[in-house]
Amino acid sequence: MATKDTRDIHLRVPATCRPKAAREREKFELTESIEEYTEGVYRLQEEMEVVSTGDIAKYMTVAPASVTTMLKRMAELELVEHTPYQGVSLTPKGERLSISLLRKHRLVERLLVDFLELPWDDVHDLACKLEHYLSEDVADRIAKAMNYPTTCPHGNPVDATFKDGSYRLSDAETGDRLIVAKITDERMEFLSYVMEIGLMPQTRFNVKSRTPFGDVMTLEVEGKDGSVAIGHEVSRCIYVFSDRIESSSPDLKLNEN
Amino acid sequence: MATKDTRDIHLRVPATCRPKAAREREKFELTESIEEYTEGVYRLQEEMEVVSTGDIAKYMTVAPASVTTMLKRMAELELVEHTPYQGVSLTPKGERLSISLLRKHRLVERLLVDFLELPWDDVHDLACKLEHYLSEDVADRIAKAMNYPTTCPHGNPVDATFKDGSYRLSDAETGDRLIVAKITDERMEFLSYVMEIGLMPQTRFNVKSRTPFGDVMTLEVEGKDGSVAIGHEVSRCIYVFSDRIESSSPDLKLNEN
DNA sequence: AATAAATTTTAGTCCAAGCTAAAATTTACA
DNA sequence: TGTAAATTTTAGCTTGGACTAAAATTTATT
Repeated sequence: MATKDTRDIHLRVPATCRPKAAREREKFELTESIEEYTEGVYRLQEEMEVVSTGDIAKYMTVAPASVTTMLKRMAELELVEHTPYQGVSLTPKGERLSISLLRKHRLVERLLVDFLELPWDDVHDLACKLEHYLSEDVADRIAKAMNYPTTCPHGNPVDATFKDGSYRLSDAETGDRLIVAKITDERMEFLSYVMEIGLMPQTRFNVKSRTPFGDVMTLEVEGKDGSVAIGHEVSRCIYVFSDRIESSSPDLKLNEN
Repeated sequence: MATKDTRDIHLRVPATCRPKAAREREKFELTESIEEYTEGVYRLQEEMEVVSTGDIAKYMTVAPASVTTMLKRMAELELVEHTPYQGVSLTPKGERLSISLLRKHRLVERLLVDFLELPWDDVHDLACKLEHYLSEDVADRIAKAMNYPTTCPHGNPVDATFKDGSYRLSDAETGDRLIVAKITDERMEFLSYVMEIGLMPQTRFNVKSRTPFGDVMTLEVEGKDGSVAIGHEVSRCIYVFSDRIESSSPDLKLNEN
């Protein structure tokens, strides 16, 4: 009730919260968008040797022309090397940035799923946003608080450079006994489907059959009755380990390269 | 090694992560900026009866012209009522939005400080960013995980409409025994200073003296040797409760209105 | 090798949200 | 009350980052 008449305002928004005019942004500052593209190129490079403008456009669901514009800016920031009409590849700086972002992304996902108990198939989008606002320090604290997890809830390594020795389910054969390692397509629709058929990380299953053409696999999943048939689109995005253990001791895990 | 030749990409970025052209944004979608302004108006309304363009400009550290432009958009979205040259006030919708944002902000701060152990004076900026990306559901989960806190680490109520009965330290008198309720200026520089002089929420102290003009207060803070002098700018942003308890039982707390 | 198809880039548009400078309005004071 | 000062608004500019349409280049096919 008392002092409500403060004509001179002392309340201020801190610099970080303050909207910033594009003009006064520093040359080297990265936007959320630039970070998202960089990370995208990294993910694509994991899938294919040479990444093209069109690949990025499809991946990001934007027009190819938008990608070209963006690539120019990214090249200026030394995040990518871009040879017009030929393709693009991350510079070491771009790689470092991607690795850092993927780490933040996956750590946040762990926090969201394990601590806040958000649904397994519904944290990716949020993590996609949050990753851009977390400092290394905050990431470190999350890592510590979550007891230094090595993967995200979908099985992808916190340290993107770590090779876990898993391979695509689509490369498996009839009769193989397998364990789910990770799911690389993290869109909610996809994850919901994967969850429905029971193929979460650590799940054991075996390949009952496989059609030589058309690429449909039939699987028997541990703890599920009957079997499921999945297409190539799906089996490509599920990575597996061979389950060499003779069905008894479930702890031993061998990393084959 | 094997299948790295996927010309046709199935990998896709989910809709939320996807950069969105301004054109295709829905009419009612709110940007981070609009949310930040709305929350700002709410905070200013708590400080003063009538909020002017200039007040907002000072608060947000932007040019007055930018505020005018923004107010127009906000009025269109029915977040504020704006009478040109006269001032602005939040609509019920704008108020609801602010309350929701403040809740998210303060819950996140609790998570950052209590769970991730980030420094007390260095979480506001991050919370300012994150609050815009959290759904009500996520906010609820944070609340649950943190055991339903009623205030942020700086003492501000999670439920912004809650009146805790505290008043400005600047309205206190010589000889008053007080308890810190909350600090309303959450900029890091300010909080660092407040922390240095030991005035965190729950801290007991008393007012040793006060100059009638110039408004300098001298305080004796519990657990600190000597005394500190603080100016009006500072005492205005620190809210206190009277400490009526006779220095023994520290649990009882009375909410006076 | 020549031409058609596909891909990529360039050119130019749009919107959000800053900015400055000038015009309009309100407030303050002589 | 009339003019100067302060405040607010309008007008017009800038940048980021989408878009489309047209031009340039590369790849594929006859």
